[in-house]
Amino acid sequence: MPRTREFDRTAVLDKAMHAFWEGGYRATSLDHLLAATGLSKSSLYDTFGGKQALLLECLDAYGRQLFAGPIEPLLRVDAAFDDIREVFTRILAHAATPAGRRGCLANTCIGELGGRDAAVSAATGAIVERIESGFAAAVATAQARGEITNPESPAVLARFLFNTLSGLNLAARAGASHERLHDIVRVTLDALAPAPAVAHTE
Amino acid sequence: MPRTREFDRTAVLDKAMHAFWEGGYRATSLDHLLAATGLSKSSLYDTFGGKQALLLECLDAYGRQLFAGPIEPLLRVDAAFDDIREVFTRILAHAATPAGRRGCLANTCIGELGGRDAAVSAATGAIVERIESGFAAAVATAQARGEITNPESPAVLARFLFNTLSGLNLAARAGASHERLHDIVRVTLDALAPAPAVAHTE
DNA sequence: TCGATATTGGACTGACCAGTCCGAAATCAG
DNA sequence: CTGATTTCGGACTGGTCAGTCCAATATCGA
Repeated sequence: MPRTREFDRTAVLDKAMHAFWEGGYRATSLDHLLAATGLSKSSLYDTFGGKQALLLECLDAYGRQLFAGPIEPLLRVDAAFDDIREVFTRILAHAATPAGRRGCLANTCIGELGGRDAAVSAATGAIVERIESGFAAAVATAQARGEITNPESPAVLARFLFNTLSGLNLAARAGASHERLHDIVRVTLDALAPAPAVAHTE
Repeated sequence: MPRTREFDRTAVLDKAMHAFWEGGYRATSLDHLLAATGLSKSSLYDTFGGKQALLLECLDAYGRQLFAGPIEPLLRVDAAFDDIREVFTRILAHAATPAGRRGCLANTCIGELGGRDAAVSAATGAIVERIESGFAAAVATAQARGEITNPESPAVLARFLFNTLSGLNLAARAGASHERLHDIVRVTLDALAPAPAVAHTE
């Protein structure tokens, strides 16, 4: 009976996500979102409720995209050091694309709305939590295998790894060179399994 | 002859800086700035030129404040490992204050305007550059003294240290616990001079 | 005291903002 | 073909935005 909807909800969500990703929350006006999605104002409001509600759905979609893309290696059973390394490799590869300059949507939202918007904080916090627990599991496995010799607990090293990731995303948004990003990743991964510094003397 | 100005320019700048620091650029409206500084609109425009120009002066003042406060240890002659550690100690101490939740003004500006505003990028880039070259000098000294055994170049380790700092500031803005921030710093500093992992066997 | 000069308060502008609303158009069961 | 039902286009609202402008005010050398 009803008129059929003229757009694909998930495709629209994806376009809106990229718009927020590029410009952040405030700087991405409804008019921008309408232009990016092709929706009319009433369709957008009927479908998503409003700008903030749309952002929340975009953050959710962003999280799902992360775990289907760069963070996917952490989901493998028995993920270990190679998978941690693979995550950073993928992050670096993405940062090298034109779109890589946008950094991380969640980070941008934290920086812009950090703590002021409870719903957004919850959404970004959920993403952070999932990534970090993935790191922690992989670290634990890698430690058990002796791939990671750093004796700090998996949770602590996961915080450290996630912190490096945050910094990388901000640096990418600032337009950092690939060399710079690579340097940071190299030192970070080295910190997990430092080469036995002084092997035989002293 | 002229009427005397009724406010202290540097005091006003300081208040404006804290307003931007708290809310970022866009979310801090001129009305907020007027309320924070006590100026009238015409005084603000006569004195600073406009909102963006005011932000640029605030970033400059922010940089000066950094080098008089938390980053000061890096300016000492022969700054070395202890001074690097002291910088992080000061950052952690500041993050523990109520105002610490604001993170870093420069980082927030990068996240919000990253790359889109050339003047702001130049201002934040100058701050980054100064901090990083301070780190690099201290790293070089510490390596020469044997305090830092990590063989990466001072420039590379400085990038790594600055990246940790960026992440910390974002985490602070997200409301991270002190324990979390301490963990990250501990692992970071350990990466510079890792304990000789396996001293005698294998 | 007085006038040249600069500061100040606040009204004003035009643009943009998120969000509401309703008539018109499209759909499809009957 | 018809009418109930939903989507869609776009006008509209009230509010806020950065920035302009000018008259009123305060200052201080002369």
